[in-house]
Amino acid sequence: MTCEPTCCPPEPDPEPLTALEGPEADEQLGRLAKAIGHPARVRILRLLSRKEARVCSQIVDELPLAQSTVSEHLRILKEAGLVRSSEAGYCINFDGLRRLKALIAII
Amino acid sequence: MTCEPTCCPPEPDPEPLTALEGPEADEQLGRLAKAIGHPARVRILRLLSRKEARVCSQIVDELPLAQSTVSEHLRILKEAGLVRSSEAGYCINFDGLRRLKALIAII
DNA sequence: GCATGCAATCGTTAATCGACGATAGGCTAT
DNA sequence: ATAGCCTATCGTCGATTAACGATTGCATGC
Repeated sequence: MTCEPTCCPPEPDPEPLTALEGPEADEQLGRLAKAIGHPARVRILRLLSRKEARVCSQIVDELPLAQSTVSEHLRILKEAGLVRSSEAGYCINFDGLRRLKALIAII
Repeated sequence: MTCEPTCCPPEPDPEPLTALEGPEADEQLGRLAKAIGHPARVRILRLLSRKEARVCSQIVDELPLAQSTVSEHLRILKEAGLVRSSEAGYCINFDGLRRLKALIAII
Protein backbone atom coordinates (compact mmCIF):
# COMPACT_ATOMS: atom_id res chain seq x y z
CA MET A 1 0.00 0.00 0.00
CA THR A 2 1.57 3.24 -1.03
CA CYS A 3 -0.53 6.37 -1.03
CA GLU A 4 -4.21 6.24 -0.47
CA PRO A 5 -6.34 7.86 -3.15
CA THR A 6 -7.06 10.78 -0.85
CA CYS A 7 -3.38 11.72 -0.82
CA CYS A 8 -1.34 12.29 -3.94
CA PRO A 9 -2.19 11.03 -7.40
CA PRO A 10 -0.36 7.92 -8.56
CA GLU A 11 3.36 8.37 -9.11
CA PRO A 12 3.57 10.01 -12.50
CA ASP A 13 6.84 9.49 -14.35
CA PRO A 14 8.26 5.97 -14.24
CA GLU A 15 11.73 7.40 -13.65
CA PRO A 16 13.97 8.27 -16.60
CA LEU A 17 16.33 5.40 -15.81
CA THR A 18 19.39 7.58 -15.84
CA ALA A 19 22.83 6.26 -15.08
CA LEU A 20 23.89 5.28 -11.58
CA GLU A 21 27.42 6.52 -12.14
CA GLY A 22 29.22 9.40 -13.70
CA PRO A 23 29.10 13.14 -13.03
CA GLU A 24 25.36 13.21 -13.67
CA ALA A 25 24.72 10.59 -11.02
CA ASP A 26 27.12 12.26 -8.61
CA GLU A 27 25.19 15.48 -8.95
CA GLN A 28 21.90 13.74 -8.43
CA LEU A 29 23.04 11.79 -5.39
CA GLY A 30 24.54 14.97 -4.02
CA ARG A 31 21.21 16.76 -4.34
CA LEU A 32 19.19 13.92 -2.87
CA ALA A 33 21.57 13.39 0.02
CA LYS A 34 21.73 17.08 0.75
CA ALA A 35 17.95 17.14 0.94
CA ILE A 36 17.89 14.60 3.74
CA GLY A 37 21.04 16.02 5.29
CA HIS A 38 19.13 17.69 8.07
CA PRO A 39 17.54 15.97 11.07
CA ALA A 40 14.26 17.84 10.69
CA ARG A 41 13.89 16.66 7.11
CA VAL A 42 14.70 13.10 8.10
CA ARG A 43 12.03 13.38 10.73
CA ILE A 44 9.54 14.74 8.24
CA LEU A 45 10.23 11.92 5.82
CA ARG A 46 9.64 9.39 8.57
CA LEU A 47 6.40 11.04 9.59
CA LEU A 48 5.21 10.97 6.01
CA SER A 49 6.26 7.40 5.40
CA ARG A 50 4.56 6.25 8.60
CA LYS A 51 1.53 8.30 7.62
CA GLU A 52 1.64 9.90 11.02
CA ALA A 53 1.18 13.17 9.27
CA ARG A 54 -0.13 14.30 5.98
CA VAL A 55 -0.57 18.05 6.10
CA CYS A 56 1.81 20.76 7.09
CA SER A 57 0.09 21.72 10.32
CA GLN A 58 0.37 18.17 11.62
CA ILE A 59 4.08 18.20 10.97
CA VAL A 60 4.40 21.54 12.68
CA ASP A 61 2.75 20.00 15.73
CA GLU A 62 5.34 17.25 15.78
CA LEU A 63 8.40 19.44 15.45
CA PRO A 64 9.82 22.26 17.56
CA LEU A 65 9.88 24.54 14.54
CA ALA A 66 7.85 27.42 13.20
CA GLN A 67 5.33 26.84 10.46
CA SER A 68 7.35 28.77 7.92
CA THR A 69 10.42 26.69 8.68
CA VAL A 70 8.55 23.42 8.22
CA SER A 71 7.10 24.72 5.00
CA GLU A 72 10.59 25.50 3.79
CA HIS A 73 11.83 22.02 4.67
CA LEU A 74 8.92 20.56 2.78
CA ARG A 75 9.74 22.72 -0.19
CA ILE A 76 13.33 21.44 -0.18
CA LEU A 77 12.19 17.83 0.01
CA LYS A 78 9.73 18.42 -2.76
CA GLU A 79 12.26 20.15 -4.95
CA ALA A 80 14.63 17.23 -4.48
CA GLY A 81 11.90 14.86 -5.60
CA LEU A 82 11.55 13.05 -2.30
CA VAL A 83 8.08 14.34 -1.52
CA ARG A 84 5.01 15.08 -3.57
CA SER A 85 2.01 17.18 -2.76
CA SER A 86 -1.57 17.55 -3.72
CA GLU A 87 -4.44 19.47 -2.29
CA ALA A 88 -4.91 16.60 0.17
CA GLY A 89 -1.44 17.04 1.60
CA TYR A 90 2.02 15.63 1.28
CA CYS A 91 3.29 12.15 0.74
CA ILE A 92 6.54 10.39 0.07
CA ASN A 93 7.71 10.28 -3.52
CA PHE A 94 8.71 6.63 -3.59
CA ASP A 95 10.26 7.03 -6.98
CA GLY A 96 12.73 9.54 -5.62
CA LEU A 97 13.40 7.51 -2.54
CA ARG A 98 14.07 4.43 -4.63
CA ARG A 99 16.42 6.42 -6.77
CA LEU A 100 18.29 7.59 -3.70
CA LYS A 101 18.63 4.09 -2.35
CA ALA A 102 19.84 2.80 -5.70
CA LEU A 103 22.44 5.51 -6.00
CA ILE A 104 23.76 4.91 -2.53
CA ALA A 105 23.73 1.16 -2.91
CA ILE A 106 26.36 1.15 -5.60
CA ILE A 107 28.88 3.35 -3.85
CA MET B 1 38.49 -7.88 -1.22
CA THR B 2 37.98 -4.81 0.90
CA CYS B 3 41.04 -2.91 2.02
CA GLU B 4 44.45 -4.30 1.33
CA PRO B 5 46.80 -4.51 4.30
CA THR B 6 48.77 -1.60 2.90
CA CYS B 7 45.76 0.70 3.32
CA CYS B 8 43.93 1.17 6.57
CA PRO B 9 44.00 -1.22 9.52
CA PRO B 10 41.01 -3.53 9.91
CA GLU B 11 37.77 -1.81 10.77
CA PRO B 12 38.01 -1.20 14.49
CA ASP B 13 34.70 -0.83 16.29
CA PRO B 14 32.02 -3.37 15.33
CA GLU B 15 29.43 -0.61 15.32
CA PRO B 16 27.56 0.28 18.51
CA LEU B 17 24.29 -1.07 17.11
CA THR B 18 22.35 2.02 17.95
CA ALA B 19 18.73 2.45 17.04
CA LEU B 20 17.57 2.98 13.49
CA GLU B 21 14.80 5.32 14.58
CA GLY B 22 14.22 8.16 16.96
CA PRO B 23 15.85 11.54 17.35
CA GLU B 24 19.25 9.92 17.77
CA ALA B 25 18.98 8.11 14.45
CA ASP B 26 17.58 11.20 12.74
CA GLU B 27 20.61 13.15 13.85
CA GLN B 28 22.94 10.46 12.68
CA LEU B 29 21.32 10.04 9.29
CA GLY B 30 21.28 13.79 8.93
CA ARG B 31 25.01 13.93 9.55
CA LEU B 32 25.82 11.05 7.23
CA ALA B 33 23.61 12.32 4.44
CA LYS B 34 24.96 15.82 4.77
CA ALA B 35 28.46 14.42 4.38
CA ILE B 36 27.66 12.93 1.00
CA GLY B 37 25.44 15.85 0.09
CA HIS B 38 28.01 17.29 -2.26
CA PRO B 39 28.95 15.97 -5.71
CA ALA B 40 32.66 16.20 -5.03
CA ARG B 41 32.34 14.04 -1.95
CA VAL B 42 30.22 11.52 -3.79
CA ARG B 43 32.92 11.41 -6.42
CA ILE B 44 35.62 10.93 -3.81
CA LEU B 45 33.71 8.08 -2.22
CA ARG B 46 33.39 6.39 -5.57
CA LEU B 47 37.09 6.82 -6.31
CA LEU B 48 37.95 5.30 -2.97
CA SER B 49 35.54 2.43 -3.28
CA ARG B 50 36.79 1.62 -6.78
CA LYS B 51 40.37 1.92 -5.49
CA GLU B 52 41.05 4.32 -8.31
CA ALA B 53 42.68 6.53 -5.76
CA ARG B 54 44.17 6.09 -2.39
CA VAL B 55 46.09 9.23 -1.52
CA CYS B 56 45.03 12.83 -1.56
CA SER B 57 47.16 13.86 -4.52
CA GLN B 58 45.56 11.23 -6.71
CA ILE B 59 42.14 12.53 -5.85
CA VAL B 60 43.27 16.07 -6.55
CA ASP B 61 44.34 14.91 -10.01
CA GLU B 62 40.85 13.54 -10.64
CA LEU B 63 38.92 16.59 -9.52
CA PRO B 64 38.86 20.20 -10.68
CA LEU B 65 39.55 21.37 -7.15
CA ALA B 66 42.48 22.72 -5.21
CA GLN B 67 44.42 20.45 -2.89
CA SER B 68 43.20 22.27 0.19
CA THR B 69 39.60 21.88 -0.91
CA VAL B 70 39.98 18.16 -1.48
CA SER B 71 41.65 17.80 1.88
CA GLU B 72 38.72 19.55 3.47
CA HIS B 73 36.23 17.25 1.75
CA LEU B 74 38.21 14.28 2.98
CA ARG B 75 38.14 15.69 6.49
CA ILE B 76 34.36 16.00 6.33
CA LEU B 77 33.95 12.44 5.09
CA LYS B 78 36.32 11.20 7.77
CA GLU B 79 34.56 13.13 10.50
CA ALA B 80 31.25 11.65 9.38
CA GLY B 81 32.74 8.18 9.66
CA LEU B 82 32.53 7.36 5.97
CA VAL B 83 36.26 7.32 5.36
CA ARG B 84 39.27 6.19 7.35
CA SER B 85 42.89 7.05 6.93
CA SER B 86 46.27 5.69 7.76
CA GLU B 87 49.76 6.63 6.73
CA ALA B 88 49.18 4.60 3.55
CA GLY B 89 46.24 6.77 2.52
CA TYR B 90 42.47 6.80 2.63
CA CYS B 91 39.91 4.11 2.30
CA ILE B 92 36.19 3.70 2.67
CA ASN B 93 34.86 3.07 6.14
CA PHE B 94 32.49 0.27 5.27
CA ASP B 95 31.04 0.32 8.74
CA GLY B 96 29.87 3.87 8.27
CA LEU B 97 28.61 3.20 4.79
CA ARG B 98 26.65 0.20 6.00
CA ARG B 99 25.17 2.31 8.73
CA LEU B 100 24.10 4.93 6.23
CA LYS B 101 22.47 2.36 3.99
CA ALA B 102 20.66 0.80 6.92
CA LEU B 103 19.33 4.15 8.11
CA ILE B 104 18.10 5.08 4.67
CA ALA B 105 16.61 1.68 4.02
CA ILE B 106 14.03 1.99 6.76
CA ILE B 107 12.71 5.39 5.81
C1' DG C 1 72.57 19.61 6.92
C1' DC C 2 69.01 21.03 3.21
C1' DA C 3 65.75 20.56 -0.58
C1' DT C 4 61.49 18.38 -2.25
C1' DG C 5 56.88 16.69 -2.11
C1' DC C 6 52.65 15.70 0.11
C1' DA C 7 48.92 16.74 3.18
C1' DA C 8 46.76 19.39 6.93
C1' DT C 9 45.69 23.77 8.66
C1' DC C 10 44.93 28.83 8.64
C1' DG C 11 42.71 33.02 7.03
C1' DT C 12 39.67 35.07 3.94
C1' DT C 13 35.83 35.65 0.86
C1' DA C 14 31.42 34.88 -1.30
C1' DA C 15 27.55 32.09 -1.23
C1' DT C 16 24.22 29.25 0.91
C1' DC C 17 21.41 27.61 4.80
C1' DG C 18 18.34 27.64 8.87
C1' DA C 19 15.30 29.91 11.43
C1' DC C 20 11.97 33.26 12.44
C1' DG C 21 8.09 36.76 12.14
C1' DA C 22 5.17 39.03 9.09
C1' DT C 23 2.43 38.94 5.21
C1' DA C 24 -0.35 37.29 1.42
C1' DG C 25 -3.38 33.92 -1.02
C1' DG C 26 -6.93 30.63 -0.99
C1' DC C 27 -10.76 27.72 1.21
C1' DT C 28 -14.58 26.86 3.95
C1' DA C 29 -18.13 27.85 6.95
C1' DT C 30 -20.80 31.03 8.97
C1' DA D 1 -19.30 39.23 2.76
C1' DT D 2 -16.27 38.23 6.27
C1' DA D 3 -13.98 35.63 9.63
C1' DG D 4 -10.98 31.85 10.43
C1' DC D 5 -7.81 28.53 9.16
C1' DC D 6 -3.89 26.73 6.50
C1' DT D 7 0.13 27.13 3.82
C1' DA D 8 3.43 29.57 0.75
C1' DT D 9 6.32 33.34 0.27
C1' DC D 10 9.08 37.43 1.63
C1' DG D 11 12.64 39.80 4.18
C1' DT D 12 16.00 39.49 7.50
C1' DC D 13 19.58 37.82 10.51
C1' DG D 14 23.27 34.98 12.07
C1' DA D 15 25.66 30.72 11.22
C1' DT D 16 27.63 27.58 8.22
C1' DT D 17 29.76 26.06 3.90
C1' DA D 18 32.73 25.95 -0.22
C1' DA D 19 36.54 27.43 -2.29
C1' DC D 20 41.03 29.29 -2.66
C1' DG D 21 45.98 30.70 -1.72
C1' DA D 22 49.42 30.70 1.69
C1' DT D 23 51.60 28.53 5.26
C1' DT D 24 53.06 24.89 8.25
C1' DG D 25 54.45 20.14 9.44
C1' DC D 26 56.37 15.99 8.32
C1' DA D 27 58.72 12.52 5.76
C1' DT D 28 62.15 11.07 2.46
C1' DG D 29 66.03 11.70 -0.50
C1' DC D 30 70.21 14.00 -1.81
